Amino acid sequence: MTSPRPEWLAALAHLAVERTYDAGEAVFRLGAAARHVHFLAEGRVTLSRFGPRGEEVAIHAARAGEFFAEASLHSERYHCTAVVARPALVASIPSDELRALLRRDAEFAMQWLAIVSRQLRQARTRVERLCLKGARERVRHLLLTEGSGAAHRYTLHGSVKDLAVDLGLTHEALYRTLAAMERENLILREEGSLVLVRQPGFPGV
Amino acid sequence: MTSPRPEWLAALAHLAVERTYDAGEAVFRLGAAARHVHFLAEGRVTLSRFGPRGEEVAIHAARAGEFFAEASLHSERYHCTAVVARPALVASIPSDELRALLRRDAEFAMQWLAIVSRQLRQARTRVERLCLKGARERVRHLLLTEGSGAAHRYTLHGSVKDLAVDLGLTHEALYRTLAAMERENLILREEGSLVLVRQPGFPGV
DNA sequence: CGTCGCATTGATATCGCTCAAATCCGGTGG
DNA sequence: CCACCGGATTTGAGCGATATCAATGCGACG
Repeated sequence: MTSPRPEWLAALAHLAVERTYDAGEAVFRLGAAARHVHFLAEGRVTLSRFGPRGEEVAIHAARAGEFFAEASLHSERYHCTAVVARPALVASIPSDELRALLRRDAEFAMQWLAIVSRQLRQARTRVERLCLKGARERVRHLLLTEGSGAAHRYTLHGSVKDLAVDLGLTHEALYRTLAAMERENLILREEGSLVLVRQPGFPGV
Repeated sequence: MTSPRPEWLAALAHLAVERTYDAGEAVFRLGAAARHVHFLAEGRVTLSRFGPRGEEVAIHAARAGEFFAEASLHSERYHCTAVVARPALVASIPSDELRALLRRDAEFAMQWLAIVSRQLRQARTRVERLCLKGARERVRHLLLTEGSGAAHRYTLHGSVKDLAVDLGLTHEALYRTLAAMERENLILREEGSLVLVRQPGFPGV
């Protein structure tokens, strides 16, 4: 998802500077001047902020094929820190050149707007999920909203631990919840994906 | 915040249809054809979705002067339900006309993009907040991120109950937390606003 | 003056967090 | 080939924070 159409990725390609990053490296840090918007070609990057005592809080996990820090197009400084979780190939586009392109090319601007809008919807869906109280409800919500097809199959991107962070749970709680839900025949776990078992009286979304 | 510049609000005015809504009325419902983007001139509107048993989950509370359902510009149907919390005056702009305007006017498109980007950042900040475990941490985070000025003063928009929903807490838990934090001299409550008391050893953000 | 909703506080139960430990797995080096 | 290692996975036990249920005061509004 969010895989950009090639025709206008090409429009950006000659503006971008590519670079590889090792795991643990920072692409940018909170407070730094936001001079680039980034595209993650390969690997994994997590956007996070840090609490007063240094607790890391993940606010977004960029996947290969996604832009990240798009919101920084309109702000002076980065509002979070981007750390590479798995060795990554990142294409960085200078903000001012991207701004110029957006102003010049209305069609491109519409597509860029579509990307940001989708991210907004995803973020709001995640807010909705985090407002649910129980771990089971969050898992159900995840499958209903992110699962593909009528069977609501959700393919794991990374480890279960990563998913736990995404759901705002500890990995222990998630493991237990998944085990319990499978025991009660609410979900199925198979080869890196979760499937929602259709419940009688629960119409799909 | 998010108050649109008059010059281009005017550009939208002649496209919009204004209407008043009573509390409890729905501006649109999940699944309906997304033919309009909305601007809340007065009142309060909450965007929410419903769990399998009808539990309402608030995903956004639009304030006067904000657009809502901007993300629906790029989707066929609404992804949530907008219910009026307080009597509201809503200006609805036909999606296709707005799309045409975005395509025609690059400057307007940039400003629209800025609005959506800001909403994205706000949503991500809220995700970050909801990932914090304790109620106190969430309150602290709220004041640090949404509070204005060096004193981090946060002005309540509506009742404390509303704030509790925003923080993903029950109102009882929030009342208790606020009382405890005030008792411990961590915050001050004064006339509809919360102020963070600067703690030694806690550098501001 | 009664009613309704917000604000507030108390008592109890539950769920997830924390600490702890065992197993499994892929990779690495001898 | 095998021993070892680190990280993911899984399960256990106990505690604490928040949800839940309940009750009261208070102010607005008809």
